Amino acid sequence: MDQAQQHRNIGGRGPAGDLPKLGERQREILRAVIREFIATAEPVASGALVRRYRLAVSAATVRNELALLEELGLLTHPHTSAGRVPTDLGYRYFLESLMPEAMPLPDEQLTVSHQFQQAQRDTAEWLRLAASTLARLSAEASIVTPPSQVRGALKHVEAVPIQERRVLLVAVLEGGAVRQQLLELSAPASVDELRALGSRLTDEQSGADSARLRKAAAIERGTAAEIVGALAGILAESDAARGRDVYYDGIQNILAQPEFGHGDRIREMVVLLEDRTRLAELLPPALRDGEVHVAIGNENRLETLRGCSLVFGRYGTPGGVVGYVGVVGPTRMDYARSIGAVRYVGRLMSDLVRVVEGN
Amino acid sequence: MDQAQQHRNIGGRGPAGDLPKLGERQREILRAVIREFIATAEPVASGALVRRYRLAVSAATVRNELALLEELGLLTHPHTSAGRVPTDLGYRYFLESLMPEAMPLPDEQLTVSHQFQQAQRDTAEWLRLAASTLARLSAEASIVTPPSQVRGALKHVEAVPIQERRVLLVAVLEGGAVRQQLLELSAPASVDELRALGSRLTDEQSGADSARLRKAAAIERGTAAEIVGALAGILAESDAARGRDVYYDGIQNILAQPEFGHGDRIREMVVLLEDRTRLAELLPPALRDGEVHVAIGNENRLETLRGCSLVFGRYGTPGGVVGYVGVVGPTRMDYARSIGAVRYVGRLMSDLVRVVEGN
DNA sequence: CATTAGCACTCTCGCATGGAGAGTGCTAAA
DNA sequence: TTTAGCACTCTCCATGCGAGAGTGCTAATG
Repeated sequence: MDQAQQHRNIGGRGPAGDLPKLGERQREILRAVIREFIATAEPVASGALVRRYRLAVSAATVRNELALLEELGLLTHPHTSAGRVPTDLGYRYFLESLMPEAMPLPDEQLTVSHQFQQAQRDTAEWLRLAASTLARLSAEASIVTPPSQVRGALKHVEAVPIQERRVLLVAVLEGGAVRQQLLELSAPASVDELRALGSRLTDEQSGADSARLRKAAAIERGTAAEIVGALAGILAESDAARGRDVYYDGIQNILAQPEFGHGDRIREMVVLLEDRTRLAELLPPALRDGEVHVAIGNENRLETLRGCSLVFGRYGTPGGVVGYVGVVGPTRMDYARSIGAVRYVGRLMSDLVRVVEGN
Repeated sequence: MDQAQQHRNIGGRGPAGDLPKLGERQREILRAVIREFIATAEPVASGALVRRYRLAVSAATVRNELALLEELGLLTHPHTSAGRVPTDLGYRYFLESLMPEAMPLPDEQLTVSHQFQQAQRDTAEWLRLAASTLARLSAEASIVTPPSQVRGALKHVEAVPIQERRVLLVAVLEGGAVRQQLLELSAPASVDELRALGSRLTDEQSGADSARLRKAAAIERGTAAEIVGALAGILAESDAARGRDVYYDGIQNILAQPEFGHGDRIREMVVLLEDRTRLAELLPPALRDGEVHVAIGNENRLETLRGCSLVFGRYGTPGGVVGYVGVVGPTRMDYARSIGAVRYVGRLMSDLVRVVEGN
């Protein structure tokens, strides 16, 4: 992927135009500082830069440049006699114009796609797998939301008898999601009756949404009315559940980072991840499929996320289902790796839902 | 629940017979020490005990008794001039003969059972709810495993057409679990054909296990053979999945505890919880339904769990499905509360699976 | 004029020091 | 058997100090 394309694909609050203009050597030094800081989590000293990055100038010159980069707001100092640390703006600059994107390695990709092929049995299983894969590839904490229809529609109905008056209602939705609900009928129903009813409803109500089912329930009589009513409930619930249902994995990855060395910080983060409704709020507002959005440090509104960055992508099919995959980590994360991982897993998820949708 | 019953229901490594005999005052003091330590996490001083528990003796007398309890192995000292801390044995004694069991409060129970009634739509949803409820009730981290048939058997089959040669196979298992798998057929199949096939297989193979389906697949021809083969795979996979599939919640609860103040300790714990296969190993070996097992501190073999206790219960139906619910926390946990919560949620889960099984 | 060597200055970190406070263990008296 | 009294021990915290790392500035250099 060339740099121009990369620009279009990485969204952010500050447009690239706001970024200061830098000379080649300044760019080189900034890149080195950020690389080094990402690797070590320690403020970067001028001497270390010259030594480790084989710069052709002396430490004093580097110090002058560092002071300049600091004046531009790209770096800071924790205190007078400490090395430099990137600011949010520094990371942004890095992201926009210094960073090579890194897709997962080919053999890594092979393993992953193999795993995904194995696991085609269940949406929930996909999501868990996607979360754990993304966590491993990015080495950060991952977040994955289920694919959800913009407006859920019914595809197939089945009523499985459990007991005389108790049936397990299984509804397959447009997009391949399977919902089940236990239903207590007011009158007994035979196996054949239920089977016939399933067939008829599948034929008649295929493509129906919650509202249409609600209407149909008013017209139907007896057992059929109860079942259609329950279906309407399932679809409504399914619409409502969007956003509450979030999968995460890899908390351990970010807990290993020194910025979470302090207990309180860790706890805040875990609380955030375990609170699924708050988690859903983090999702980026408007995002096209395949685009990757990065929110660095204070670009996130949430107080808990100071010092953290989010990398998010959207997956789905045009006009069909939509879901999100993303990672959370310290601002000092390996953006190249994270963005590559998010893009890759997002693509896998898009492929999966496309297959289920039958396009 | 009276004390005798309680004894029978709380399993543990060390049988009650091994516990030392104590006088009434010693029991009172031991109970006070443990209560206090559970509440404060600080070593308990003789003076504080007299003051806060209105003991009728002086601090010096309490000190003598404390020294005795220490000799019996029920308490320790972090260092010469510190207060007393319970040992694993001390907690065990407390559990066996000093502790009143605490079920969740009635209005708490009402809220919970209401939530469970609402959520009857999906096994995965139950499990998440059970985990989150248990975490809240116990104020510890919770672990819940899905109900799994000792040997999975088919109950109902459905083939939902997605595309010309692509079908979504939905299998309802004995016990109410729903499994789905996407299947690519080698030849196109019509909607009616698939529907008829689903009906026939439901009739013929109801109650079949993975092995019987494997045999049937060899006899069937064409599309039917492919579908039956896939079903056999689903059941085999479903058997294999037992133990890998674990839900947890409430990590934040135990992270708030001072024993996890240090970053490393937290990380170890999160790693353990996120690693589902290792988590499954914690399950107690043999346990009857309704019985609650407590493993205190070093009674757990796992190194990560030094300083932690597990409270586990088993739920299910006699001869039917089996699952586990449990909590993990520091040895200094509120055992009364945890045991009550585990027992209560276990009972709820048993009720749920009983309903789905249709007993 | 950009670059660099040299050097003073600043700030952190680790370590030792030294009470203050809390709590025990022991002894002797009630 | 219980208790008051007291010496002793250990932690905890604040303080101070020296070493080390790294910067910022100045003046010299190509």
